[in-house]
Amino acid sequence: MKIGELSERTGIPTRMLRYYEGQGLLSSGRSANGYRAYDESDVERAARARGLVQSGLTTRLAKVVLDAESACRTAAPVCTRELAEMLAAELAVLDERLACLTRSRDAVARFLQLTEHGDLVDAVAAA
Amino acid sequence: MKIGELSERTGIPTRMLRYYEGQGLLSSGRSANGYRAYDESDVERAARARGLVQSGLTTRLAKVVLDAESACRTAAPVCTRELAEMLAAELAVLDERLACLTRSRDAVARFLQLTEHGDLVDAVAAA
DNA sequence: CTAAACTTTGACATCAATGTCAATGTCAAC
DNA sequence: GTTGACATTGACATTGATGTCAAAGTTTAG
Repeated sequence: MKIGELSERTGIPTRMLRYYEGQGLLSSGRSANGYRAYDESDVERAARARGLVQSGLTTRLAKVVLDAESACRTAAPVCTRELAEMLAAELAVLDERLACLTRSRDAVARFLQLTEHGDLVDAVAAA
Repeated sequence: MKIGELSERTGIPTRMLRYYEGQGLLSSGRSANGYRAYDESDVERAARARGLVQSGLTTRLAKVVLDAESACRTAAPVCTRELAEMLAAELAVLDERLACLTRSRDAVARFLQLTEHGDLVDAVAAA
């Protein structure tokens, strides 16, 4: 698929898809005419890249995480101690973020319940 | 306490503490000399503000969330339907972020296990 | 064949978060 | 009371993520 379709399916502006590619988060084949060519799996990867960046990771760190994710699906992934330490540091960052967001999420939900707007919480949960 | 001490205790640069205050995320009393005066509870609030901003919320949204958190501790918090809907939207965003980060967190941890660096995962978990 | 819609690259603009610096005032220690 | 550490405000710079626009080639619909 071409970049426009990927953009539509992921909701990510083409500008960002190209930018992420420049940052090494995404890659793409090229058709004979020079157009970027994506396949189904790129939809997933692009969406995850976007999610990580929107969650406050820099593109550089998002790349490291995404690469680990894909390597995960490889048989017998290889990883130097140095990279492993870098990832462990990332892991700590992610855990911190998760703790912070979880806490806020729960507080917001609790607040809505307290103020008799619990129906909205249910609506979000249902989505 | 003065801003320098708050900065040391939270690890947040004084520049940012002032900036967050300007954005309404934090507030401070003032001593007779004009210096900002903080109390213990500000340490917590500042740290949470920082966490939210680093988790990708804009200062404006972080303020909304933090305000809901504090209101939560109030007896009989009040909330218009409009604010509630705004918070519900925020809740959805937080849930998305959480899902994304959780997935990456697990993938990174799994990758470290797969590559025989599970000890690093344990080290992070212990911290 | 032509016009509209898409793609490419690259330049330039914007916005939020953050760093850095300067001029000035305050405070604590010697 | 002078000096050094810390505070205040305000200006300016930087960086990363985005938006926007332009010039040029490509594709597709009519």
